[in-house]
Amino acid sequence: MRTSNFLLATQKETPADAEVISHQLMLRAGLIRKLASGLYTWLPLGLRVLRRVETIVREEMDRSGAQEVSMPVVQPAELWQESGRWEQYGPELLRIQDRHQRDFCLGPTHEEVITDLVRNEVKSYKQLPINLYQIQTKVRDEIRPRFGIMRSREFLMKDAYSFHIDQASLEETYELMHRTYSNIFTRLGLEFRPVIADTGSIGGSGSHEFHVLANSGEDAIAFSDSSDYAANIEMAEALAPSGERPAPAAELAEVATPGVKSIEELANFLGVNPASTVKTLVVAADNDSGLVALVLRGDHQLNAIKAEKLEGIASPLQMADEETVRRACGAGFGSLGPVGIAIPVIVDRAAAHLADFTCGANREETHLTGANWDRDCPLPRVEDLREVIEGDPSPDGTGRLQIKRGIEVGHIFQLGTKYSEAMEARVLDENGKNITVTMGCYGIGVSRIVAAAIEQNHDDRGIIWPASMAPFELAILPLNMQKSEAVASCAEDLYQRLQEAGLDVLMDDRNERPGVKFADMELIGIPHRIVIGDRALAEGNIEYKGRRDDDSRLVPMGDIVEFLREQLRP
RNA sequence: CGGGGCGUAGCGCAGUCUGGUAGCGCACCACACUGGGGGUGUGGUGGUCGUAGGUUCAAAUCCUGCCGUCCCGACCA
Repeated sequence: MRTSNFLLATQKETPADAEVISHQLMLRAGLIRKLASGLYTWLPLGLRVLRRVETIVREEMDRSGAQEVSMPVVQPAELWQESGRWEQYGPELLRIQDRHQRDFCLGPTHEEVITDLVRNEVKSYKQLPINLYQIQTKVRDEIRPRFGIMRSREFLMKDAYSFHIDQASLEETYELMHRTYSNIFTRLGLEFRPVIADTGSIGGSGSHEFHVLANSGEDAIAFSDSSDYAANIEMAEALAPSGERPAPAAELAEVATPGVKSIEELANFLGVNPASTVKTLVVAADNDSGLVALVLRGDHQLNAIKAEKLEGIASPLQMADEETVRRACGAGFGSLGPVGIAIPVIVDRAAAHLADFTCGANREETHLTGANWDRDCPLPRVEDLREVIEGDPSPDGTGRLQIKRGIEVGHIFQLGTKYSEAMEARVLDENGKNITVTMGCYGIGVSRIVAAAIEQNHDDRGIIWPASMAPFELAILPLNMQKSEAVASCAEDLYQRLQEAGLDVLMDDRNERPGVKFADMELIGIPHRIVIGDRALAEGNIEYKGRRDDDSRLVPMGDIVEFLREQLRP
């Protein structure tokens, strides 16, 4: 391809409404253009990248034995009513009517359609397991689209659905997909982690998210510094401290703490470490009117997801309001504590391990010091309530936890029978008995990968594409070719020969000054470039530079094709 | 849905307070110079100032409604 024939839509200035670096660079490099909020046109350069990602995903899915299908974006309401999601899904489901006023939606996902297909086509256990996938545009009417292509209303997704006669078969395919995803992200050249995820409202027994590590990621993930363990931070278990709880050493004492509300104020006021205090939060119980007190170490944060999963606690988690608390406990938010409290208490593992701690006295503006479990109040029910923090021991027993941010680019689920049950997808087993099929689903955000790759691979000059997804492998920059016959003929000759050698080449034959060409090719992130200029050419040399290299090097004209072949296809 | 910001040329912005002929930089076109890191000069193209209404002799500017868009939050996956 020649730049003179290519829509190279680069921009010098950063668009004002782009917040994250990938969004800025995608606009500046001319990969995408916004049509409306959350809706983007892919320009030729961007589409090349998208297609390369898609190709790798397709190849690896095919290799796993999955079969590609293509389902409609427009889906009839009846299917969604059958699964119950027409009501459940909410306004994110973009609904439309056709000319006969029949209800349809634009598919945010395709469980209903695929389940309908399989219940009609698959009748026998002999046809299972089967794994069907597509790479297709999804529509979600996001409340707030943001970060460009990262969270848009229309996006390209690979979604696969597997069907099984039993759980064992599902788990087999689930493991296969786990490996396939790892292969895909490895081939794409991205730094990623499979993390244990919350199964959320979908339920089911197993779920992993695949995250590309990047500072701008929307999710926090915790992983061990010396094993494979990684989990969404909501899911990471906080282990109980090891060893015995220290014996009480201090006397229980009451202190007046006027105006002290937060743990920070308490620690300053009494000159104690927040880690030797406890905080007490009050939430709604799972019966109508009850309350439950949750006790955590002062320096720890409550993990709402863990809490609401516990028996006895309302889900979703509901914090009690201060008036209710005051009536039930005798004091407001800043002065609560486990000693003598009138409502059921659940204590976090770490807080349960404290001795001589400081806590609220359940009397306004009063705290207790030197409090101890079993002596001053019974040790209540102990559970894992807190958010893990960096340095905590890894739940798998190996190493310590680090916390980084990640961008979710893949998600695999063991769905179970949620959809097959509702939509009556059954097959006959070997005994001629009807069995409801068990399902798995496996998604990859293809367009989001493009943004995630940029978040992870860029510098102040622009994008640095991993070789696997670059729009072109090599840029040829002939300098002053409109004036120099030697440069022009050498460039044309090399352009021919490199194409014949099977390389995907972009030749910048525009009548632009060198600085413009350098800047553009760096901005759009072509991994390799050669410069053809009178200076080096006089010595019979071509200049080569990798996008990440600091300096260029000279390669004799006669060796250049072979040299490039080695550089690009090691 | 709540709070906040912004809508003036393709992009980035000034002008709005204090009403009086629509402006700058980049980009684009032409020509000349220049030719190894977004170069220089000259001349040009391009805007019903988001939209509807109101006030006024006169509105980008003042008033009201609406729309769009971005950020924060809530919500959701």
